[in-house]
Amino acid sequence: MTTHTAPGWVTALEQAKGPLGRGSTAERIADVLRTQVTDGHIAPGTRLSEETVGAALGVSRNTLREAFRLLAHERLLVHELNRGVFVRTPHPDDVTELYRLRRLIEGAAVREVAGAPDRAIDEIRRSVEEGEQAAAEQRWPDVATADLHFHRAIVRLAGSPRLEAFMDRIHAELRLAFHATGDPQRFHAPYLNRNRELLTALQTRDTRQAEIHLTAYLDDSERQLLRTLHDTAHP
Amino acid sequence: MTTHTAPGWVTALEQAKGPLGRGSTAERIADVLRTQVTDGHIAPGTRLSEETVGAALGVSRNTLREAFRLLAHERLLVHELNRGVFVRTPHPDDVTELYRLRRLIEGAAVREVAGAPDRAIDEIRRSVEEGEQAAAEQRWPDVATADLHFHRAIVRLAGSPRLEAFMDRIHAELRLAFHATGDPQRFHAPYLNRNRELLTALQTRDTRQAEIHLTAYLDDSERQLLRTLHDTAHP
DNA sequence: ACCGTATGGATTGTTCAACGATCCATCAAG
DNA sequence: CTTGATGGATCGTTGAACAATCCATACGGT
Repeated sequence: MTTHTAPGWVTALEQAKGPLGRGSTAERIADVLRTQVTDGHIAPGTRLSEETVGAALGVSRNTLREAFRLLAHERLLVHELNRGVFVRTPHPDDVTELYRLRRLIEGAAVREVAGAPDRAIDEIRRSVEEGEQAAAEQRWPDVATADLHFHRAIVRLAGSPRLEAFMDRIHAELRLAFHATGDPQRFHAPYLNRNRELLTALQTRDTRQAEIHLTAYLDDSERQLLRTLHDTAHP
Repeated sequence: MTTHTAPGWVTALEQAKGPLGRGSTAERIADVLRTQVTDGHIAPGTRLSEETVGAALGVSRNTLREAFRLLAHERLLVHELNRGVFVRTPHPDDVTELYRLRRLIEGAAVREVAGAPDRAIDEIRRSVEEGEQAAAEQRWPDVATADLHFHRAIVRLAGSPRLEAFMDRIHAELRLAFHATGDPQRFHAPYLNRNRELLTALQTRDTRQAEIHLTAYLDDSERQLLRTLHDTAHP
């Protein structure tokens, strides 16, 4: 008879099949729209006509509406009854709340570094090097995404996939605010040194020092974003 | 000429109209299904046929699918491609993560009590009294919802509507796990005293003591839930 | 000019019917 | 016992249709 408990390679397959099982059409459409919005190719405030977008992407209205629901639930789009969906225009109050959330959650995640596996720290280190490399070659968009990866890896210290997904949405919403300013790409460059310092603090498990660097980063970033947002609003 | 900056009563109207502006049919259907699921009237694992449910609620399949997307995104339902939607069956690993999240976030929220307005503390007090009253009258379901309100009010200390919405979903998912056990209602009754103690700690702004009571509550609750869940799985 | 109303076009909200794709249970063959 | 084929049920997606709603415009009274 065969073994009754599943052999190791079976569970390995189960984990690998995740990305394989492609989503439905609505989810793939949602993926397309999400990257278009978070990359700033569709400006905040833009109205997404069901007919126009549906024709452009080659899907029916019903399917497109499912995708819209997805993205509206992620707060990237706002759904106004009988008026349609629009790319969200972030309000300064939203920015304030987003940073309050980051302070709360990324701060709590940093405090969990004691029980985190080395693999998690390595991931943070890799994102820092990724950013430094991109900056050395003046690839500013890549610097921005590396910064995203950096904070994503920090959240991962908490060890909760649900929290990761939640913070992914928070970070995506924040990118919307960046794009509402003029030049979103150079935004992240000044913080490369701070990320490196935060990394070394984490590597030595110096929770106190790590929290100091983190809140300093978040405070400065919030101040700069709010100021730029205010300037572009009153030109 | 009229004032160019909006008078106070205008913004008051804007806030009040929230509940008035009824949602779409899909959202109302989602509300119905959500309460049915979180109240345990539809058991975990149940398959929700588009045709059957659509006929029962009097909406078309397309509209129903929009509601399903909503609830699947809230993790109350699981959407399997070409198989349909099912009421989520919580796994013990999920329970572990849910409690890890509660420790992390409710703990961080408690730490914010210093900067919280008195109104926030009052809301917590009210939920405690609500639970004590319900328990005195043996209304156990109301005890459970009061406990929910209690923790909801704690999360509100953090001052982030997005975090509140997130934790609402976490708590809803947890109710699913409660319903997977036999008697979900008496679950919350033993913790009334602890809630009262946690409240007094918060009222005196004793952060340290509040955290102790909170983690004690969460640890015990998690242990009890996991044990009961394990027992019912192997009867 | 100012205000309320009516009118019409455009877009969304919702339903319905249809067809292909996929899953699942069943059964037959090896 | 495994493999492969068959058929039914359900989902995935589309296209069309109609009602409901919003918006801009024009009209008429003051």
